[in-house]
Amino acid sequence: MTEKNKTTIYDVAKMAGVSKQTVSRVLNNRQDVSSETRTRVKKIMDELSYHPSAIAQSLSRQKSYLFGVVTAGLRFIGPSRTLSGITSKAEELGYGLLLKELASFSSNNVKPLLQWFKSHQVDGIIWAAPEIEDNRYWLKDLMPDLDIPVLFLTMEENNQVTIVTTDNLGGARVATEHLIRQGRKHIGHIAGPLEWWEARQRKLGWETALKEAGMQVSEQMWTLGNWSPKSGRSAFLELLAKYPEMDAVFVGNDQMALSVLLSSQEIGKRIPQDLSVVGFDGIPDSEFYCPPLTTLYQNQDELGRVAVAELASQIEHKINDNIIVEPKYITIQPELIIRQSS
Amino acid sequence: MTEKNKTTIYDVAKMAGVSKQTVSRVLNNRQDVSSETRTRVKKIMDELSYHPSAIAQSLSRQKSYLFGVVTAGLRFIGPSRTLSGITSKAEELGYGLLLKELASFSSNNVKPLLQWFKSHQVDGIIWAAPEIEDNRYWLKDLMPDLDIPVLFLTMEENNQVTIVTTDNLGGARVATEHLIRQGRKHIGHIAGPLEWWEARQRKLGWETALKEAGMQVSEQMWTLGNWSPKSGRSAFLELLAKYPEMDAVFVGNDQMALSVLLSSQEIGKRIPQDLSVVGFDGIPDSEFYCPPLTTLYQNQDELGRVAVAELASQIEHKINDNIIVEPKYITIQPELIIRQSS
DNA sequence: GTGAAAGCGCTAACAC
DNA sequence: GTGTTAGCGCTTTCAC
Repeated sequence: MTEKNKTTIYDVAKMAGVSKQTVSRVLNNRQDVSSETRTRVKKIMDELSYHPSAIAQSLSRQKSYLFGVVTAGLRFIGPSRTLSGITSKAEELGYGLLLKELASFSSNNVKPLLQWFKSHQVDGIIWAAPEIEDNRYWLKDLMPDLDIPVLFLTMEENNQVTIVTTDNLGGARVATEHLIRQGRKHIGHIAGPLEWWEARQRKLGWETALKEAGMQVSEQMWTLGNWSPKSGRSAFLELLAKYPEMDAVFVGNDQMALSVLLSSQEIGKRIPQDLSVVGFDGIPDSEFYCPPLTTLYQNQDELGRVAVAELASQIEHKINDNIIVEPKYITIQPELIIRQSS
Repeated sequence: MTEKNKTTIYDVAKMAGVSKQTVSRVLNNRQDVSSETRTRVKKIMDELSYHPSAIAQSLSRQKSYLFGVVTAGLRFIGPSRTLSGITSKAEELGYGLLLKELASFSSNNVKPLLQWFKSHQVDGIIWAAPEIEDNRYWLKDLMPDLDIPVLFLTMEENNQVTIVTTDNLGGARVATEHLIRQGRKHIGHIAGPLEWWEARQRKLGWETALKEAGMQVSEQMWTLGNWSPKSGRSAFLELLAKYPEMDAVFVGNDQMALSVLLSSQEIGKRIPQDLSVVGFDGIPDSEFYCPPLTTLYQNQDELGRVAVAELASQIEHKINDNIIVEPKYITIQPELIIRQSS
């Protein structure tokens, strides 16, 4: 860390009067080094403040201790929480992260991206961008050729790859059942954009709960938003117009729910007396909406952590036992947080 | 991308009947290759679906086209927006990102972190974690030894390093002046934790504006929060108790302002009639608070983009002209967004 | 226990 | 224009 020409393993070897290999052995904590040689070499390393070149090690070992991470929409709170979980767990396990953010959610050319990761020798890839439209089309085309383990977040079960996801459908059911238990008879839904798998799942969970309770589901009972607060407002007004008897609404995410609360107040609907509202996500602010929002908290940090742990474990297995782990489908249950909006 | 044993430059050379160097030349778009050789080699590359190993290139070139990024608090919206700006600009400029998130804001052992980046041959480092307490202590100790350009975000001017930051002081002044112009006479402040440089700057901006307007500033006129909505509530109640005549408040960030709005409503203070409120950050939700919040929008995405652009430019200069660029202090002005809370 | 030689996949410097 | 020879900094045989 001092000289311009950084010290290499060779410098250490020369100073210690041993060969590079011996230094390498010390570096990797091999047992076949006499303890006196080891201490001497270590001392020299300290003196020279020597640190091995990770890049040379990667090239030589054909292993980088790096994961590739693909994310999208970092400007939103969800993806960044997931990324936070990924970074913390990776740090714990001694892996570094090579990060790429997709310019748009509907990723088109994934091939160069995978190639880039591959050329950097990443040990595994975490695909943390949401499933939208057909942006998983490449899975069956490109995956077979790619000899790097890939783990996906937030997508439909698929027997080819390991997936870690929040149980969106289950969560939506819990939300809707909660409203039903409260005695609500006309429960509407504001969905996220249905190109998103998550939005479809949440809508499906709402439908399922209603049907199981013997209640009708019809087109007039739901509308479409695009996750944003602004869209929540118009979606809500539209929904209210076509479903005036609505006395409760399950909203696809907290941000849209926020403007449902606001809009209700404007038009004189009291919450929760006239209208019960439940959101999804459990973003921190939701506790401070007026009124505080009942919502399904999804632990995205944990999502990221589980993903990294699982990927690391698969890689260890592959190296140590040469076992290729079967694809898994791991779901994380969101948690209903009941507040004053319901 | 097909065979298990990936194809190397050597395979291409053999098939094309040329030497590795020629292939390398084609790879790097050198001019000293006959166009027929070039096309032939390119064709072979395609057929073999050959892609160079970035890691081998890095080792050989002593340049990785990678930036190290240090962030903290990704679970908050601010840092992740900045990161988003960083990723998008890096992508544009052809740089990859090696990401590390500090476990806590008050980073302690930065030395191993810098060492890790260095061992991965990053071309530059962007330090995007906020300045808190003395967590810049290492700057003068470690920087001289580190022969990698480092660019800092969000910190006090310093003639040793390049810094890109939002003008927190200026923004706070603008906010306060806005309240003064509205005829408010008793303008309080809820500060963020003063270990944070940003919090201190915002408080200073508030003080400066008041003094310039010939108004008094005293201890009873401000309190402390910790950025969170929860803390905003108690800080607000405390402040109101010791400064009952307060008719306006500049709040250190939007999240705390959110619960100021809520708490005011609870105690029957009308906004903006009885109390004007201005926040800082301009998070998307602030438009949908009740009432919508006047705030200073800081473009954190742009912050990240500027940082990457500047760092890349410094590196280019260093390589091409061997000029070491003078440290710069680049500030980005936040923008006052006037809404109904003031 | 330790060292010599070869190799990871590529580029730089120099020859022809 | 193109090939040869040395590396980049480390690990992995395989001797001794």
